[in-house]
Amino acid sequence: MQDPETTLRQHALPITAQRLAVLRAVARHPHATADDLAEQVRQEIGAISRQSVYNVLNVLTDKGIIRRIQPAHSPARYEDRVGDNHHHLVCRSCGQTEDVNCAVGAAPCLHAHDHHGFRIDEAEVIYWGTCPACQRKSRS
Amino acid sequence: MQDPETTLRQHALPITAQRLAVLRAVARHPHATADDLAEQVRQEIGAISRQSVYNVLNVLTDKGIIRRIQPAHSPARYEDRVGDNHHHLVCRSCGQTEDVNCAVGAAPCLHAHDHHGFRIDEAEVIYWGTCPACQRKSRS
DNA sequence: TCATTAATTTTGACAAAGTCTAGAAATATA
DNA sequence: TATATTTCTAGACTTTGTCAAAATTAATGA
Repeated sequence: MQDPETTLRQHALPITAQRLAVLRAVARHPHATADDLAEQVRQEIGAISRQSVYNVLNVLTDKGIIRRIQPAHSPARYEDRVGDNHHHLVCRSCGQTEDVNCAVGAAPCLHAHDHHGFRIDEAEVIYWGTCPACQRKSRS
Repeated sequence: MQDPETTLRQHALPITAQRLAVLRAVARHPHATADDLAEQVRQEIGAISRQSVYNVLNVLTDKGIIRRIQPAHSPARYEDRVGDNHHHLVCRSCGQTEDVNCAVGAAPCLHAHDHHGFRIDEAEVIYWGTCPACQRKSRS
């Protein structure tokens, strides 16, 4: 990902300390929640309101600068890896999230035959399982 | 799906009017939300508390009698089609939900190579798009 | 550089979806 | 039918997120 300031300029978004800090936090912590990011931003610039974190995340998501994922039993998570059709692997017990490249080639996903007359624009795949650390814990 | 009473007995669950009514409501209305189901149950047996609806849905889900799906931007939805590896097609604008048989054969889903040491137990796929009715609305 | 305009940030109330708890009621068992 | 167990109810509470108005900050042009 390029310089946060350049990114904002390219999308004609006014540059603010809050936006820069949120962008940097997302880049440093992929799959973090809004709360996690607020914490990170506070460490960097001292303070930010809860609402501003949501404002910024929503704008960035709308512009396609970052991507929001919303697995069940978890608040929304954000990542700056966009534009590629990758999926996620989520641990059922601790929520740890990993990227997974599309297993079946390019877009086998979207390839989902035009069922029921729907116009399909995305295939979201989440692999659910148990991460190594939680596997060890459950065995002991 | 078989007789609700038999189902409960097989799982050693005490038989109550609330459970029977919720089971029947799920069978009649696949992909309904807890609120939708509460409404249905009230029409059938007169009254049920919000908490009881959640209690029953949680027990039935834990026992594997019904399945919970939780698409983004929607409360949880329930269906009694369990045990087969089918997926869902969700309309972004109205939330209409349809079943989709696994496109890529049997379990190409689960087939997701054991990434990152996770023990994967489910591949959840949601196809996002626009349903026929909403396509018509957006064109007008 | 400074004033003006437009956009963002903050604050605090609000909303939706669920969970927790304790007491009341119903179910299963003998 | 009595009793022990489980479920149901009611209401408070939590989490995640949104709405709206006022205060602040950034961008623009002279």
